[in-house]
Amino acid sequence: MNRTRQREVILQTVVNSRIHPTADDIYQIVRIKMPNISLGTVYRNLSLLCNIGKIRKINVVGQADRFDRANDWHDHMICIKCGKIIDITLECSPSIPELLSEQSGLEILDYSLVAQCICQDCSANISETEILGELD
Amino acid sequence: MNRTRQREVILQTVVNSRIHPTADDIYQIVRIKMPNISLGTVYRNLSLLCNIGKIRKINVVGQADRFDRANDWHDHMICIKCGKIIDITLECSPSIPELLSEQSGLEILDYSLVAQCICQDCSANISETEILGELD
DNA sequence: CTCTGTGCAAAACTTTTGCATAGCC
DNA sequence: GGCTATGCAAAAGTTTTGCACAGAG
Repeated sequence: MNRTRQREVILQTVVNSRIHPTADDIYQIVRIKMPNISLGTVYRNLSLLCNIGKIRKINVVGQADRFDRANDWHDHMICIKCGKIIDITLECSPSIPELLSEQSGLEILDYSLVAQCICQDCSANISETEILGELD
Repeated sequence: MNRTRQREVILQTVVNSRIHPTADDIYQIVRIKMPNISLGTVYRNLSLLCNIGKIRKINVVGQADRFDRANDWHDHMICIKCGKIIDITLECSPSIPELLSEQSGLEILDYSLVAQCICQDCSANISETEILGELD
């Protein structure tokens, strides 16, 4: 695998991002520094970086896939109101892969846990709306 | 919500299927009984049935979404060799939503756990291949 | 009769791919 | 120089949507 400027910038963009960007988000960000980069290159590199485990793909129901750093393992919660993705390092003993492996008898290579939640901000807004609703 | 023959057949097809079908799978199956049904109708109804909780959408990395019955809760494992989806009712105490809720302090509405595994059949085939490989 | 759902087709969106060229080692 | 990666553009795959008509209540 050759080392290219494009690949490096794409990796850094994902690792430094805190928004769990989609491929297109990454393309837009990288394009600021590197206007001639193509979306195809972004997809090719994201796919490659996933395969070698440098980044992770997060699957979100009904949306484009998102990407995330892979240096520390964590799970994800997505707010159903605003779509924000929140990282959580779920403590569970035995761990989820261990449980899966024990209970299925199969070799577990990876897993993805995405929960739907209501984030703090939206939770606050909902309460507000409810109160306002009562005033009608 | 009106009751239509299309909606009923689509729901039954998902509930009775054991292959965790994609929207297009469902379209192909339903078309046998109902040749004039359109793919748009299938998508519209699947989406609607998901929203009212009658069925569930399973998100698979890099593939079309799949659908599943929702009457009994279970998690999913997908074989990375053959793509087969295996149901598993993961036993975990406290439950995963409880853990998530405790550890995040947020309200958890739903969650999706998809593990990547190697199924029994593929596990057997790999061993075979490895043995054959040694003979070269 | 009214409102919702359907069929059809076009479009939108996401991702992959073929090909000639550029860049890395 | 040889092999890999890129840019561009076209295509493939999945899902959504507008519209006129059909069907449900």
